[in-house]
Amino acid sequence: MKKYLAVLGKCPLFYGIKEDELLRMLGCLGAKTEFFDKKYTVFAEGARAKYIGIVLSGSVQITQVDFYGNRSILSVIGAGQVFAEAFACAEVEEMPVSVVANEPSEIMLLECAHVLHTCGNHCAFHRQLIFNLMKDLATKTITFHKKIDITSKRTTREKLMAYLMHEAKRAGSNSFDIPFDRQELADYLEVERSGLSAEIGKLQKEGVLESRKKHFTLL
Amino acid sequence: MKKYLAVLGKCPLFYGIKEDELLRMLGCLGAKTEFFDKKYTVFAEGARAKYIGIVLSGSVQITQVDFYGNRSILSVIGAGQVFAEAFACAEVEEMPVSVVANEPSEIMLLECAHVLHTCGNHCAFHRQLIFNLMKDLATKTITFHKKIDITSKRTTREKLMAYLMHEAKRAGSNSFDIPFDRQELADYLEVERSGLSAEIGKLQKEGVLESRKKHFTLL
DNA sequence: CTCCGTTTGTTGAAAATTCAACATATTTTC
DNA sequence: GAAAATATGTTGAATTTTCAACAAACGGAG
Repeated sequence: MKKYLAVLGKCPLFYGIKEDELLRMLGCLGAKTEFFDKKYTVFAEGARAKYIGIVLSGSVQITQVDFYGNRSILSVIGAGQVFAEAFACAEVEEMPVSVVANEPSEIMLLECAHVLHTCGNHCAFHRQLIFNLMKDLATKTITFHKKIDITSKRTTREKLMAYLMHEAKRAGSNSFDIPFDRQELADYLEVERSGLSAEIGKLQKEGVLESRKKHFTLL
Repeated sequence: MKKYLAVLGKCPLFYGIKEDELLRMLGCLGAKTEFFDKKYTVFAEGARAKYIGIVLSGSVQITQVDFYGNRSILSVIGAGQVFAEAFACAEVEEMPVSVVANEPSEIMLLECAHVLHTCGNHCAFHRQLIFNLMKDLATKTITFHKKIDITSKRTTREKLMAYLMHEAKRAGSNSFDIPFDRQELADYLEVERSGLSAEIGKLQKEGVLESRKKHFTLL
């Protein structure tokens, strides 16, 4: 587990926990790691939510596919970030989403039951862990507010611009990369890919933005 | 504070905390209560997130209004439920939403800083409080998943049906009341009120459902 | 009971999205 | 480096939503 310390140190779940304690905790938490190639499923919709996931390298997408095959991307989780924690903590029977590797990714899984209920050892740190988990969940909720803020707009153009503004703000620059290709961006914004492409074209002609693949610049 | 014990006992935030302890805690948490008439603002968008709110009676709506005046309703919070906890826990500078009383409502406000950081007394219960808050946040995240599941549908009809299915499931019956009037339902589903009315009319003609005001029956 | 304000339903025209199909880039693979 | 596979852009027709305006139904207040 030692080789993962650099990433885990940046994981908000382990904030304030020293490396040697962290290593011992991972044992108690039933930590195991798995490798997933691009497009492979980490958790399938409908599965029991038993594990809290941490991305050690690569990234995963949280997706939902409806009855007619429309995919909706809820979020992208990068290295050092946590996923599926809400379902695990809320102890839901069936996950309403799938988690799919976005690229070759190493994933750490923690036994949720071990995270929620202290095992008798290391209790001081366990307390910190719970506190961190709470903060993480609060942050996640805000991520969803952001997504709803974007997708509640009524037109493709407004959704796109709202999204790009958020990304520019996050990047701290009007020039930035997004983690989506066109189809994925459409699935995140909940619009048609073709309409999205057309809108990006128009906005470029109008001089509002420039884009080449995943790189965007707001003008 | 005694008169609120019945509601607070049902509040997930205080699960597992005895009444006498609860009363003492409320002091430490800086609890105060306020009354809001229908349509009055509890928290305004842009305000600093200092308080965790609890609905003692009545209900509140979490809403967002965009640049062009389109209102989006994120959720409705009823008696015994908690709101604004995510912003308080994540310590955001500006609330991205407003909280508005849906009917005459009594609201309890807790100082967030007192909830997050133990004050020296009652630590055993404070720990339980943090744990409860974590569970609550996990549940909230799932509520947002539900909303995204609904609003990611592409047509008014699909959004409406997805919403009604969820409500029927929650009610455990195909006949149930919803907490929205037509305009509010439209703002929750992120669609036009007139289009929504038309769609409800069509679905009734088709024999898919019956509705009178806030009461719906799926056939 | 009647008046008045609010909510809900209805309509038609304008605007936007979806859908399917294809052209063109771009990337991957061998 | 060529072929195959994937991603992106483009188009027009059909569908759907939005918008504005008005009619009808409903609910209180007096």
